[in-house]
Amino acid sequence: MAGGPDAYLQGSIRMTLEDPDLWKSFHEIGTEMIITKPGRRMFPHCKINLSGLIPCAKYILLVDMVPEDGFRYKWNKEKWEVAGKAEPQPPCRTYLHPDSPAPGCHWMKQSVSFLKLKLTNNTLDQHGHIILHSMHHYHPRFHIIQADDLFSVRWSVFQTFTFPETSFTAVTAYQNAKVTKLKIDHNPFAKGFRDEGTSTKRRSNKLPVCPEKRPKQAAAVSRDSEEESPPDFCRSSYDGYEGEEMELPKRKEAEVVKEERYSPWTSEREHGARTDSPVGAEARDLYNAEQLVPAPASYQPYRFHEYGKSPSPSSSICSSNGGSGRSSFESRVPDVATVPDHDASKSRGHDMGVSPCAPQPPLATAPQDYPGVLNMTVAQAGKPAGVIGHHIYNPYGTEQPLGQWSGPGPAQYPPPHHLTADYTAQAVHHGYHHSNVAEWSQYPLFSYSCW
DNA sequence: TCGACTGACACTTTTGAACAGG
DNA sequence: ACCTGTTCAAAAGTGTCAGTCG
Repeated sequence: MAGGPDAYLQGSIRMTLEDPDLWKSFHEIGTEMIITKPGRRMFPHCKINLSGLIPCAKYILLVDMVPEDGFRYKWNKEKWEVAGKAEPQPPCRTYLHPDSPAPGCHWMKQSVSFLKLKLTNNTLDQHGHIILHSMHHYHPRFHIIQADDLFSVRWSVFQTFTFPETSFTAVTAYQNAKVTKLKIDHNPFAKGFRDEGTSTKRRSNKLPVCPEKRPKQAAAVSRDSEEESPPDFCRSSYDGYEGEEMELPKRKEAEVVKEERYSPWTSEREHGARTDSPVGAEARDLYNAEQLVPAPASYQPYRFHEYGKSPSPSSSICSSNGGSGRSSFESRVPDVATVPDHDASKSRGHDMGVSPCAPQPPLATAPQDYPGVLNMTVAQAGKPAGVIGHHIYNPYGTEQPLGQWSGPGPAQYPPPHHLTADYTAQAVHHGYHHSNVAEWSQYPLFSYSCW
């Protein structure tokens, strides 16, 4: 963050995912996220670190959910199988971080949490939760937009990041018992379902308990969160409440988790086991590359670039750190969850002292029924007349407009970018720099009409 | 018949109001 | 009149499970 203005060139923005080990452990077995009518939080929830922002420039942070492919899945014999074509895309909503807009120093001060982001399967949802289809694969996409307020977003630079390990399957009930166990082990709210927990009624048959584990139980309750349950994950997500440093157990846990290599997804893809899937061998490569926001041929001129190719200082840091970069970063960044609601800025100010760049009251001016969410569907209508729709991503093809994100199917993806094994801690990054109105108007993130 | 979905339930954490004490 | 810390209840977030629905 040091240096003069030159240090803040476009493309130097760096985003890293908090709790990459936790995400990875879920990803390895195939992350599932419960979706309910009233809305369900994600677990793990999206939490990121940002650097390379201009401290005093204001930014808006958005998250949306992108379908991984055009298929519906079913859980069959311990693995996900394609069960047909995806259902029509529900209204595409984007979650706006409640602190938005806030200066760069605010975003960089500590990790940014999307704890309160909720997923729903209710297409008529009035609360502004992100609407997903059950039994479909998705991954979250993070957008950082330099804009003084929500109304100037349209004319602003925005950059998009995705993390391969954050992909998940939306479900109404857990399918993979391993996922359930992992959630129970790591989510404080689910403590009651842990083997060592106090509940005697629950968890009777689905997840058989290791016999050798039982004798430990009496003494294990207090140690639960330190050994059995990964201190790393719970702590980093909730360390505001638990607040101890447990460096050693952290690493230990991470190593243990890594041993379980293949997820139901990756195993199929890497071993070609999914013979019933219409996603062929190319999709395996695509899977790695699909974490990118696709840059179709028509989009290439728009200064698409990745960190791996960018000579920015942050990219060199990233490459030297690789997947473990997060660990070193963690020591520098206070692991304080930023509560994404209206109290967040309050509490932060209290905790860290009031910054001269304190965040503005979130969305005070946003004419929105529910803070934090943008409905992208409406946005299409607000597109300037005569504008050539720019294609970002739409696995369903052009017949199913994905709001303003509509675009061609995977066939027009750029050549796959093979991500290395330690890709996880670093976001795949896409910078869209719209230097003038015309250029930007061809690639709107959303229009006023959606607010 | 089967799989996806729903809602009630028990359990947990979080939050904020009320209160006491300095 | 403040500030701080404690207590407590309500709210909210979990997975489970039985039942419903298509």
